[in-house]
Amino acid sequence: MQENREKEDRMVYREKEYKCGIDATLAVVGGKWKASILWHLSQRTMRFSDLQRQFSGTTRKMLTQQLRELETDGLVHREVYPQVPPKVEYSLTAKGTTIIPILDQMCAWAKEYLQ
Amino acid sequence: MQENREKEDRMVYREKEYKCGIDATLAVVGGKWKASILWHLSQRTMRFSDLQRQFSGTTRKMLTQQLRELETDGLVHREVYPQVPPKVEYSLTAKGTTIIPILDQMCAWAKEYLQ
DNA sequence: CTCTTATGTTACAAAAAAGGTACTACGTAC
DNA sequence: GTACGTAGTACCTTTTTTGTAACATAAGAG
Repeated sequence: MQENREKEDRMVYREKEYKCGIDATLAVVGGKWKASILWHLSQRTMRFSDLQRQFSGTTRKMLTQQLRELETDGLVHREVYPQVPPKVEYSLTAKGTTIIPILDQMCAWAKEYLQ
Repeated sequence: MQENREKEDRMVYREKEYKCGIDATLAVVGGKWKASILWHLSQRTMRFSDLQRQFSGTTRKMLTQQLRELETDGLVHREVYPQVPPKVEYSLTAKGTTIIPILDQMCAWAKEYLQ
């Protein structure tokens, strides 16, 4: 634990500089729907319409946008099936699965400490 | 791990509803400077001017704002010394220290997976 | 032809977050 | 009585994020 904090340990990711990796991680999962999307995809591959159903409070546009960013960051895989009407499936990449334990911890922390 | 995900497990915190605790946690530490502030305070108590020095890229106003929110959420303690010129010290509360391991993990994750 | 369906995109509007600058308070030292 | 120093607050602007509504596509069914 202590070894993470010896120095400032700033980092750069996608052209932006972050003070310590925490901010970089938050940049990746901090979008309004990203954490939930990752969490749902950790349970099963879903197609776009499945996600729309899960996130009935949002719009196609937001979902697409968040998914594209997650894809860009390499956490989510997007598989397009060449059919009409379209079929697109989203799933976690190996890298995407590595962040799930952290999300689980955040979930547990909220349950224990936020009321 | 699996037990966190049996149901939707939405939660309410400070009048807002979150899909699963992850979003609630992000609401608490997701501000632009909050994670860094917590991380610095986990190392030592600091007075306002110390924080200003650490976060030279921001303004008094932003710092105050973020600190107040952290205080409201019970993660940070604000101790005012009745002297002139003023002296105010910030430190983590017990609750505040409980989130540090998660921040450390985020830091480690970024180092390992983001480049 | 026209309608349906799934997965988008685009242009625009609204809301939220962050930033900038100036002003305050008040004991102390000069 | 004027300037100093810390820790703010008030007001306003800019930037970023989120939301809304309309349009796009193209195979297959009728």
